[in-house]
Amino acid sequence: MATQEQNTLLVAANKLRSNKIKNTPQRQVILSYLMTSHAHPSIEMIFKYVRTNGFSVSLATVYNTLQLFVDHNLIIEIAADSGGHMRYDYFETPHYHVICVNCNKIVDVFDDTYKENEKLATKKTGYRILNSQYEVYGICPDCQKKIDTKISV
Amino acid sequence: MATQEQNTLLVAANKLRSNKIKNTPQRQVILSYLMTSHAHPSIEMIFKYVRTNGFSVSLATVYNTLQLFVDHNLIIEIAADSGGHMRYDYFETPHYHVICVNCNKIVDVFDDTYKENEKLATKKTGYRILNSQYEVYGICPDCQKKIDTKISV
DNA sequence: TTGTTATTGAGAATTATTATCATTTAAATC
DNA sequence: GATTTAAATGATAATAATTCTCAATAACAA
Ligand SMILES: [Mn+2]
Ligand SMILES: [Mn+2]
Ligand SMILES: [Zn+2]
Ligand SMILES: [Zn+2]
Repeated sequence: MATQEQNTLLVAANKLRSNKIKNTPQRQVILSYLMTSHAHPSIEMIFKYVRTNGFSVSLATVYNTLQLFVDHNLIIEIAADSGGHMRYDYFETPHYHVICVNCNKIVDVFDDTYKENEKLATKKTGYRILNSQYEVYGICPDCQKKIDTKISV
Repeated sequence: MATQEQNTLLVAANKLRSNKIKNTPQRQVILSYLMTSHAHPSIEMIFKYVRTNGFSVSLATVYNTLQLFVDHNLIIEIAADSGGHMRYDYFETPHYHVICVNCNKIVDVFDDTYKENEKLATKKTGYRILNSQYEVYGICPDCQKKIDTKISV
């Protein structure tokens, strides 16, 4: 009987096959991690995840693999981290991101009305539109509590 | 009689004053450049602009100044450049950006309906919303011609 | 299997960004 | 206008992020 981990690796392997990307253990585990994680991880988080899960990987391979997935429109890059790090997200179902400017926590909102703007973008600019991304910045509930406490003291 | 350049420097100086930011020649010229340019320049472009216009400036000051302006919500950062460079934009009137994935050209669309999504974001996430950014990716008309020509040859 | 070609990975090289701190400057006060 | 003081500048050092190199390895088509 297959474990959950083995199962997500198989799902990832199939996704790679259907995108005509050569299967490697590194690619499978990185893709399966992005498919199941809600953390919107950074390069460093992905690198650590792969190694702590018993796979060998180099930082160069993480960079190469993520670029490959971006080029295939499997994942998106989010410039969310005030530390200047990119964050990565499996992007099958259109959604947008709400990002805490204090702690960098990213949450999803599964609503695709923002995509409506692509029509006007085409008309106004003549660009051939490929995709679009929407990011909302604010303070998450946890950080609101911390900040409000700090102010009232 | 004031030249156009002197005039935009004065406008920038007033903007700094009204934001209680200490006036320096470097800050004035960087802000006036961002206010009048439609290029959405990178750090390097800003650095060169300031120097070629007869002002002394260091790269450190460009970085510091842009961070200061971002913190004061005078400008926004756009992670647009496939070369990994940030681009900067004076952001008084809400608008969004259409970015060519081939040549990195950025054009404005002055329509703020994308901001409507902020309401749902608050309701769904509990975040206290500060601002939001929308980016559309595609191929600009010039690059469409080049690419289509290449294919047909 | 075997052969071909693409991928991996360790470390070097490069590039981007931030930190340091002596010098200079803005602007508030006299 | 001169004095004062805190803040800004800038040359360069330090750090961190990303890309490059290329020999060894692995995928997979035939
Ligand atoms: Mn997401
Ligand atoms: Mn703009
Ligand atoms: Zn937070
Ligand atoms: Zn273009």
